[in-house]
Amino acid sequence: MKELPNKYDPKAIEERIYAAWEKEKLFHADNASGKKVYTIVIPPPNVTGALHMGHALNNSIQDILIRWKRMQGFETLWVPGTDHAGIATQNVVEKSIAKEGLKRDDLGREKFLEKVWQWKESYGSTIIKQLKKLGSSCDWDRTRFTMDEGLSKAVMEVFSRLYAENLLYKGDYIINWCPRCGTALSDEEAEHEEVNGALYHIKYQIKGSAGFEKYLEDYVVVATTRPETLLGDTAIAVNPKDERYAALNGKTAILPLVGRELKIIFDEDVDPLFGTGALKVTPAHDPVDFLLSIKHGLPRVNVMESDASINALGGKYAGLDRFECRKKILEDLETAGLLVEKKDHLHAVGHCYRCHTMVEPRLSKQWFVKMKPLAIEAARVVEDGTVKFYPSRWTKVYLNWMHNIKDWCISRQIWWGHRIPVWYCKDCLKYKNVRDVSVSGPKAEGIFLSTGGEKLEKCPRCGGKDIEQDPDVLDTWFSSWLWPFSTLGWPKKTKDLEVFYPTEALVTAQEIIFFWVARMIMAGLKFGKEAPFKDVYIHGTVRDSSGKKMSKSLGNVIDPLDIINDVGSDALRFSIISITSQGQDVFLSKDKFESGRNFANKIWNAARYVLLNVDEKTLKPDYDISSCTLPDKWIISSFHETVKRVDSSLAEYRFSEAAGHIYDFIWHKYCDWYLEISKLSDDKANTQNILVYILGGVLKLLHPIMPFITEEIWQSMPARPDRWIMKSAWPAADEKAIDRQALSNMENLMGVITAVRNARAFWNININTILEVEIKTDQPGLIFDNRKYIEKLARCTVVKAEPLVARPANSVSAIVDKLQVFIPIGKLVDINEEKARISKKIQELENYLTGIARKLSDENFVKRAPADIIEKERSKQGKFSEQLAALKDNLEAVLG
RNA sequence: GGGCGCGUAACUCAGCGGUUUAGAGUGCUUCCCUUACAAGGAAGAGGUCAGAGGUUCAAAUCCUCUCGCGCCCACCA
Repeated sequence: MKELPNKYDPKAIEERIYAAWEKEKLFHADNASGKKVYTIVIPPPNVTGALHMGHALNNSIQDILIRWKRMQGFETLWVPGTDHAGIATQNVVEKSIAKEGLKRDDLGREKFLEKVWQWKESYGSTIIKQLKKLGSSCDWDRTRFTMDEGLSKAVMEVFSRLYAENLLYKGDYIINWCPRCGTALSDEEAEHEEVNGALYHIKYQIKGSAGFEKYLEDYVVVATTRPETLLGDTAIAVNPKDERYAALNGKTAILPLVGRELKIIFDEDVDPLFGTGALKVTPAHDPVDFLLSIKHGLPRVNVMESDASINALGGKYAGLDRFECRKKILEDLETAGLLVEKKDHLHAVGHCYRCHTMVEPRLSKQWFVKMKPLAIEAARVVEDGTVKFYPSRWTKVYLNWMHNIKDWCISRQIWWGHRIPVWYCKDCLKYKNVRDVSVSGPKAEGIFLSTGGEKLEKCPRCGGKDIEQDPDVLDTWFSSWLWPFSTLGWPKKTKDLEVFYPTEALVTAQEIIFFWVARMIMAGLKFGKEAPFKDVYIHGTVRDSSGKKMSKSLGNVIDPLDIINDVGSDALRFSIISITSQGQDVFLSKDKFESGRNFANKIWNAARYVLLNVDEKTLKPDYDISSCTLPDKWIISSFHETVKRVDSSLAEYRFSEAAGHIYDFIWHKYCDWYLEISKLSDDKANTQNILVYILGGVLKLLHPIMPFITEEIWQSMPARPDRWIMKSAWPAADEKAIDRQALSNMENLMGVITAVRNARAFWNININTILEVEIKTDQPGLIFDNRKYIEKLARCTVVKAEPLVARPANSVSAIVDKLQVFIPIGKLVDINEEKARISKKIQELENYLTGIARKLSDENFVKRAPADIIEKERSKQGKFSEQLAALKDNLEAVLG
């Protein structure tokens, strides 16, 4: 047993403790002993990232679950790792080489990738180190990275299988294109945001008309928000039921500024109520128009380069950026008198989730996963309860997405990532640019897979050497969706996979339900044979105090490392857990961490008191209930109640509730009452026993939330059966140890003490004056046996405790449950001095009551106000009348 | 256009599978440096639970509507 320092200093504790755990290999899981298993996998943070509050919350929760289960005797595995974050990482490295004046094309693919790997080696472990500071008890020996050999194998295997099953295809579709990143994005990667745009009404001439004299004979007006795309128009569409436009049947329009002839088509999908009811059809730059082009066999004219500048098909506008082009086209339309009007128009526009550039819907050849077949199963397991969401409201969000699933665009025009393992034989295909190849099934000729992702030399069909690999890489989520089983060795049939898959719980934020959770469930069912987890706990988003998402660009971040530096990791964890109830968003400000810091300090000091006074020679490993006092029984019962509550709160993922129970027990029961009472003990040995017993118990209860301080104190505990609290046995809630009678008796006792203290404070009686109290009670024995506590803690003597007590002269009274406490104070109070104050108080109450009475006798009010308000006024009246009566009664009694 | 969340004490929030007197932290008032802790202790003030209907013996809690605030999804160009 060693002494605890006077001052609680997290900095002196946390790093040292963590290092000790690591040294003892306490995080490692192998299940050599064949215990029950509890597995969770970390939502892999972005390898370029640094720890932010979202991570802190997310990992605190996971660590609580893991530590709790570990103490409950499970073999726990928490798999850590990072994902390669294709676009984000590539952006970071591009920025870094830009400082040397280089672009990625200057280096070439191989050299550039070398740079990225170098970057990853130097900075990629930042977040891992930070997670350790938080206290996360991951099995670091198993740290995984999505571009590791093993995980890459899994990606290739999955690609091959999907390809073989005809669940992959490559073709021309409208996708979300980020002109800045120069790549396609999935639908989920385009974040819709309201933008103040404009709706332009533009005249299109009817072929054969002389000018713009008569509407619909000479011209038609269309509405658009992106006038620059008119360069790619190939038709005009109106609704067949829209009688206004019936006359257009069979006519052709002329595209302004370009002169191309546009067929006028009729389609139900056109909304007659929007704009003019006539739609310009731009199949290469709009998803709706693209579908129209399929239905009506329209040509598709893609007028943009990959940076969203206008290409050669844009004629004289070629080379202009999309927004410059918009300006120029509007000018030209204006000049030509074709711009009818411009209306302000608020609409939702997609933005790149990595760089926030406005996304351009653009026709492009990309790889897709057919999602419907995967979604059917993934929806089923949630519908039948195999996989449960906490809180349950997310079920609906998830299912809604599953039921409206669209194919997943998985190819990205970047270099950092898993390169698509498809090779093209230029001889067989007679294609120069392999990007232009469409792939619709597994048996396409001249197209072949390298199933392990390895480099191929020649075409297996014709033996030709002019072969080329698909230049694109896969979406990062195409590797992340395999995470729960790829990290355990899949596709190899490993022992780990057998033992640890499927996992128990997934803890994550709502932002990635579609990106990650939904797709993991799909992949788990498809390749892992089972849903990858049973429970999905969705926690809230960490926001600043005004409700904005924390982000570097807004400058409103609270850095968890700063907080750890200020108050310690334990305080950070406790605070953030306390204020996060059931998946509700967290509005954070720095002062929120004070409660955690204060709590840690409180525990430290309480432990110091207990350990300072303990005599190791008389200490026993357990307590003897027969030698226990009422307060002993009370604290033991109360402790077991707390264990029960904490267990059920944790089982339901109610972390803040669990934290609250522990806080309340430690602070307001153990410290405020039991520690104070322990100072009055006659049986020091027994009291110390209980003190230490309860301290050990609460340290265990608290350990999942505050791992460092509990371990540090544990290491100072005498006679602890377990070397590490981290590996110790979780307290078992024992119903038999809960003595309800003791609980209620102690409540009464505390009530009496509070009543006496209250009277002393109210009547301004000096703290050194010993009050003489008489108690009317049915349980005189209870009071007399425990009078010591009342007398010491309330500074009084209990003169009488009997079933029938006449009210002593000059005494105030207080009711506690079924007993009544009389406190004669008349002689102690300078009544003349107090009289004015009490009279004022009485006056206040009387005024208030008169107010209520006036209100209640006011006919208007009684007629007008609803019954429950009147009822409330009445009950207020009753309550205050009672108070007034008691006060008057007491005053009178004191005056004698 | 659909879906979801929130509106409770001065502030930040719990409670919302109906039941004693609606809780916590912070702040505020009074007293106390009592040898674990002033980052503390004791006592206290403070609430038409957004508004309106309804169900019920009983509603902050369940249902409907209204008003504010926030988020997510969606091809109205």
